[in-house]
Amino acid sequence: MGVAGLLPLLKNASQPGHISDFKGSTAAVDGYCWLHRGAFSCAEKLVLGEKTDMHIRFCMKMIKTLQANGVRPVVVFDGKSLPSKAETNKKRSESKKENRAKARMLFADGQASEAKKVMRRCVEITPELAHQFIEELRRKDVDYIVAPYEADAQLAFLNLNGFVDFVVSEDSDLMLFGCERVFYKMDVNGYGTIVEKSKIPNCLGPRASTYFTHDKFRWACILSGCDYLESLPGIGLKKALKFLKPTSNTDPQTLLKKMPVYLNMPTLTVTQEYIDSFVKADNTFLYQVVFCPDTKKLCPLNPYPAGVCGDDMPYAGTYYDSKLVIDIALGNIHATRHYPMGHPYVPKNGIIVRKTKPTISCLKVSGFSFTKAKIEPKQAAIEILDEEVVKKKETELVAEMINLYGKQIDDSDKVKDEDMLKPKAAAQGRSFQQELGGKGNERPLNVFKKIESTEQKEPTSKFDKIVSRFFVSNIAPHSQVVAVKRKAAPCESQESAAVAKRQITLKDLFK
DNA sequence: GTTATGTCCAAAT
DNA sequence: TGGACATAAC
Repeated sequence: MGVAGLLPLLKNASQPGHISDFKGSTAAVDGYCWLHRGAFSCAEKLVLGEKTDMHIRFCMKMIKTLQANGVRPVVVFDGKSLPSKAETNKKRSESKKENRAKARMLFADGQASEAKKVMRRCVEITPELAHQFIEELRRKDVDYIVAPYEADAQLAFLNLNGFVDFVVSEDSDLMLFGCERVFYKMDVNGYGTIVEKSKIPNCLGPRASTYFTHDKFRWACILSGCDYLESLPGIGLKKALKFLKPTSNTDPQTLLKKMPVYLNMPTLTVTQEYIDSFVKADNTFLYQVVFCPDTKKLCPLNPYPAGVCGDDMPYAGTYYDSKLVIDIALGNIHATRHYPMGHPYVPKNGIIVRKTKPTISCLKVSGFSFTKAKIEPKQAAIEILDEEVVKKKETELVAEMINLYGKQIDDSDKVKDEDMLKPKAAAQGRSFQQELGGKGNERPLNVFKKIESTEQKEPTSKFDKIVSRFFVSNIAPHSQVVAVKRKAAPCESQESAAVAKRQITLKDLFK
C-alpha cells in the first residue's frame, strides 16, 4: 500500500515527535489503522466469530492517548472502494477468506498454534467491525466520519479545509494527497514521527524548492508506482525524481513520452495507455470524491479545474443521492451495500465534525510571525468577534501603530524594522534596538534575513508583537486561539520559507 | 547508483 | 500486511 520507499525518502521532512507536541489541536485519525492493530490481540476470536471487544478497547486506548494529551480526535473510516481498486480489494478479500477457512481447519485439526499464526494474517477489518468502533465513539462523544470512498482522501480533505490540524495515519499516500502535517506510526504511549509537507523540498536535493512543485512530487510518486498505477519496469522514486527535476512541461501527454530518452533507457516504452492511466491516477489523488461535513454533501478533494466536472472522472468516485450521503458518513448504512447498520444516529445539533477553538494556553506568540503568515488581523478577528468590536479595536491598533512607527504599516512585510524605527529612535536619542525592545546587542532578525542557523528562530518584529498583543487581549479571552508552531527548519531556504508562508492560511489559525 | 527480490520481524495482551 | 534490511540484477 502507498508508495514504496516514500517515508524513508522523506526523512529530512520528518522528525520524531510526541502527541503532546500537538496539544490543543485537532487530529484526523485513520480508523482502520488502529482497528487493524487492535485486531492482533484477538485475531482468533474474530476469525472464529467469537465475541470479543479487545480490538475496540485498543482503539479507545489510542483515543484516550490523544485526549489525555490535549488532542481532539476525529476518526475517519474507509467507505466504498474506488472502481480502480475494487478489483485488487476483491482479490485480497477472497484470499483472506481462503486463509480463514484454512485456519479454521487447522484449528479443528488440533493445530492451535499454527492456526493462530494464520489467523493473525487473515483478519479482515469489515465495515461491521468498524461499526463497533463507531458505536463506542458515539458513546464517548468523539467525532467520526465514514468516507464515501478512501479514508486517505477524506483525511486530507479535513486537514486541507481546516477541520483538523494534522492527520494520524500509517499511510504514505497522505503526503501525496497534500496533507500539511501527518503523525506517523504513533504508538500507545503517543510517540511517533511527524512529517511536514512544507519540508518536502528538503528531501529532493539542493535548491529543490526552486524547481520542485508539489505537483511534481506527486507525479514522481505516481511514476514510481502507487496504489492506482504500477510503475514502468525500472522506474522507482529516484529515476522519477531525476526525470521530473529539470522539466517545466506540465502536460503528461507530451512529457512522459520523453522519459526513455531523458533517462537513457532505450528499452523503456511509454504507451498511450500508460499515459492515460497516469492521468487517471493523478486525478484520483487530486479530485477523489469526499464528504464535506459543513455542506453535508459530496465534493472533490480539490476544486475541479475550469470546464471539468465529476462526470469526467468516474474512476475517482461518483456522486450519489444526498440522503444516502449523510447516512453513509454517519455509519448508519453500509457504504457499499447500503443496508442499515445498528441504530440510526444523528449527532447533536446536526454537527458532524465540530470546529472548536483550541485553548488559549496553546497560543505560541513568540514562535509565530503573523506578518510572515500574512494573517489579516481584522479578518481573523471577525471570524470570532462582533464586527463592531473589531472595528473599534482596529482603530485603536492603527493609532498605536502610528504612534510607534510614525505611520500606518501594512502587513505586506516589506517593511524593515530598521528603516521604520531609525528616524524615530534617532529623534528620541535612542538606538533602534532599544526602540524595538531588544536587549543590548541582541539584534532582532528582520524578515529579509536568510534563515541559515540551525537555531529554530522566527523573524519577529514590533508589528508582530502588537498584532500578537491584539490577539491575546481581544480575541483569546473570547475564543481559544490555536497553537501555530512555525519553526524554521535547519536547512530551510528563503524559497521554501516562502512556500511555507503561503501555506499558512487563516484556517490554520482558527478551527 | 538504482531497482528488484528475498528474508525476517513486528504489529497486541 | 508492510517495513526494514541485505543482496542480487540492471
